[in-house]
Amino acid sequence: MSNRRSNPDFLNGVPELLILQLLSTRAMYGYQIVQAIRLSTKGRLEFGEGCVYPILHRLEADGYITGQRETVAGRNRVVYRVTASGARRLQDQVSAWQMVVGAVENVLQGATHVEPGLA
Amino acid sequence: MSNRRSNPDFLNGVPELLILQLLSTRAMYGYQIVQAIRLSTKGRLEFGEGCVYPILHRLEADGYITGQRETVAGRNRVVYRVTASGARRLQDQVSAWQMVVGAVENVLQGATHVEPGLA
DNA sequence: GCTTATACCTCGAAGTTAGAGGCATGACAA
DNA sequence: TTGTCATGCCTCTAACTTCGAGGTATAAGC
Repeated sequence: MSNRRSNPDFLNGVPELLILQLLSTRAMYGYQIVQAIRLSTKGRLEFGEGCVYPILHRLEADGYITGQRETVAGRNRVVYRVTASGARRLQDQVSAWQMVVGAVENVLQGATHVEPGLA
Repeated sequence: MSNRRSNPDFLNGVPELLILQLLSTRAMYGYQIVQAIRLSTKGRLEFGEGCVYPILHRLEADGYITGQRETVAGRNRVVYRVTASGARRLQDQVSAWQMVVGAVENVLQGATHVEPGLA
């Protein structure tokens, strides 16, 4: 889990962020999350089941979400909800993400004004 | 190179983006890039040499940058410049990055208005 | 009976990243 | 002179994330 790096752990991890965010809005099950990400990003982002399910299992193992089996119309589902710990995790991930976005923006906007005193 | 995915290839790839961007501003050498990223992101992002050098080699192998050996004050350096192909690559990566940022923002701002018609 | 949509899952390949380490020079101090 | 620091290059490996392919099963519609 997580990383031992100094960097925000967020140069990947986007799927986890989106999943946590969606679940914080309302309880959802895996298959639904797959569709929701595609729809709510207007197809710009798409994570398959092979990506989403393992993340859900990891998040549950880490105590960030809890799963509850349901049967609706002959369909078995595992409905997930964020825990208190998961809500904190989401907050952390969101600020980490925004920090990365800000840092990248700095470089892209040529904030190279701060030049290293080399050469 | 690149990926065979449908997703923008950009949930990682931030180091490459920053390196290309910095090099498009002016010619730089590896060690300098390491410092420049740390400085221009105000220490928020930091990629070590073990990360930067392999990327430089890959970018050069792909024809996105060219390296030129120099010796300054007994120091050996390899100064890199972006090629025309590298400039296009940078443009692509920048728009991919902005697309991802936009998509994530959508989800974070609860643009879940577009709900999947499931359940 | 076939296909499609729903719904869960695992496996394995492929890719990125980062730390640890190695090499060599020049400068500066003890 | 001997150390240490900053410079400058490099590789290797471990760890991680992601994703396609594949497997199972039910219900609905043709």
